[in-house]
Amino acid sequence: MFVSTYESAIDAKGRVSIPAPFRAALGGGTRIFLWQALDGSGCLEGGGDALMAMYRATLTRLAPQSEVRKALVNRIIAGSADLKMDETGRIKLPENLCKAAELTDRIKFAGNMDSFQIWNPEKHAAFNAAMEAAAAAPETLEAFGRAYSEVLHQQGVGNYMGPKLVEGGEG
Amino acid sequence: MFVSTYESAIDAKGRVSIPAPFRAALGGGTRIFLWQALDGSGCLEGGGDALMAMYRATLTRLAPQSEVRKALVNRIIAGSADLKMDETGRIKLPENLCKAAELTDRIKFAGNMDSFQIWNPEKHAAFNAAMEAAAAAPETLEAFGRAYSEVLHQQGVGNYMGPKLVEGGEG
DNA sequence: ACTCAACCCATTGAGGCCCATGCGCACCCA
DNA sequence: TGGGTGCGCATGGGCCTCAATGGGTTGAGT
Repeated sequence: MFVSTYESAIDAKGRVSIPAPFRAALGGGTRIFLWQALDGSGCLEGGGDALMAMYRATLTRLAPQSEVRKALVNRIIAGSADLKMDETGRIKLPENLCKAAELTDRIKFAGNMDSFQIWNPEKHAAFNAAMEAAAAAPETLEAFGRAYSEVLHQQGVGNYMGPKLVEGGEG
Repeated sequence: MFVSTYESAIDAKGRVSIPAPFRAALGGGTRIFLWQALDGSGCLEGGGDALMAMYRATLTRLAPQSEVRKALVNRIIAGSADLKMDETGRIKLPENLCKAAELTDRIKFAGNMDSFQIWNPEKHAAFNAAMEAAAAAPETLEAFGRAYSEVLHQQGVGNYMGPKLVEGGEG
């Protein structure tokens, strides 16, 4: 799972080092997919083979000629850059994606569970501020608490024995 | 799987280089099929032996004398150009398909999972813009999220263990 | 004989691969 | 607990390979 946030620099050749913990989350794979976040937040989203395979399975579940599927395939499949890490864990960011996400010299890698995000640092700070406020809202806290309880019950019906789920495959 | 988008040029002899990652997705085969997209989007659609075999199997499942089957056979089977890549990975685009898709000097190859598309660059830009708007719509994002959850549950019922699927065959 | 197309060779430019370096963090030992 | 040392990670740079494109030649068909 992709957890935590790291900062990295774009070098003169347009390369960035993937943070080592994220490389570990990729499970040794060297293929990286990058695309623009669907929600218009202006960041990039990325993942490895496993995530793309999941997305393929997901997209295949949608009605073949539906607008929804065509839009998602366009954004995620056609819109992805298909990159390969070098020996030192770096990728070359494509021009168009850098421009779209306003990435210049320094960037932020933010964990997003199955995927990670790449942010312009200023936009990321603004996003953080907004999310901090949203997270503190009572309905957010309540929704979280309720969902957590459901997971607990699903695991050991009523008998809470501490967290049990473990990290499985890779990302 | 055909992922990402690449630009290529038509040379004086009417040839275009298939992007190297797409050649890899073809699994070493040198036979390429090209036809006009069924949905009227004005692009061409293409694939290799494996895709055509899939289509053959698909069409065979349809009632033999049905209008549906006849229409699809006409468009996909009769309507396809059967091309062969040269040693450097180029194909010669047939006149009629170039005219139908308004392909002149530069073209776009867009990944479409099991197949790829060939676009006039301007039309592709317009299509992208429309798809970007459609993808950002709340109902699209929700449909995607729901389908993704289903895939997750299908894998490890409720117990999230991280992405697990792996890339299978070719396109 | 002429035309068209397929096959082959050449060039160049970008991208991938590899080596080198320096810094910071963590661990170890005193 | 503090200082020293070593390894891992981030970064810079050079080289070499491969992909994209242009052009030429040969063979077959008309």
